[in-house]
Amino acid sequence: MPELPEAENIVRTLAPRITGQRILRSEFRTPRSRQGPMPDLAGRGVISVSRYGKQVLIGLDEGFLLIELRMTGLLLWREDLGTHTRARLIFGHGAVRFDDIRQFGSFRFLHDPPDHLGPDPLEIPPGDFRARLQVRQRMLKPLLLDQRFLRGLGNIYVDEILFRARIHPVALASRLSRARVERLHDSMVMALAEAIECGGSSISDYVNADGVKGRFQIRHRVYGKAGVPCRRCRFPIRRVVVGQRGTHFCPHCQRR
DNA sequence: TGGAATGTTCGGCT
DNA sequence: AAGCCGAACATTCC
Repeated sequence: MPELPEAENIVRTLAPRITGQRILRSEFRTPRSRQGPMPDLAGRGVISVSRYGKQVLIGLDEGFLLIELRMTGLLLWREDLGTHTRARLIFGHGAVRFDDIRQFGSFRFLHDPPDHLGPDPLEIPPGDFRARLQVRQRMLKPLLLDQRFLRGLGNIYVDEILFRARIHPVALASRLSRARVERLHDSMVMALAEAIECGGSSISDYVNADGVKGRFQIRHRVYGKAGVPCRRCRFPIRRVVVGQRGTHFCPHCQRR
């Protein structure tokens, strides 16, 4: 489920619960919930909780836990177990529960902070963004979804950002005008900031660590809105497939 | 019943 | 090399 705004809200709700606390015990209830070697976490202290792209990074007094939520992963602060609880971190005053219906997500232990993905969309300066776009002979949509290009964007927000920037999803990255790149950067920062403030998008069952849903879905302009009149020009929103992902856009406002 | 779903990776092809 | 495509992962929902 989670993309950058959802991961950010999970981090913001989880951080005050566990920062400075000590893990008493961990449970990995399915083999898939852990990837690679996982040392004993019992007794390790939590130094920090942050976001790495759309992933959640827990800094320990020794090493890091990088949690990939993928399609259906959630982190919840609650002590009981659910049908799809795949792992738990148990503290003296409560527990972090990793629920993941499809089991695509996992925990990984790292000795050093991650650095394998591209820049954060909220931090990249417009000039750097333009320089990175200019050298890529790729369609914008798959490029923006590529976590090595930018870390944090997913299918919902790429569609919403391209609509706000009025740029076609299959536009070639290297051929965007300076004005369009600026519009794209502005739209990206503004849409993500607004989505974070709204608590993210809950389209099926996303909730933050306190179990609270997001409200940005009511501000979606194109995602999941095939056939609905564009709010800018009233032309029906179209759904196509680009790079194997459902892609929503306004054919009138977003010209090639 | 088949298809699609907020994601990523891998192998093969051009 | 870079980019594209299909398949795979597992489950639920319509």
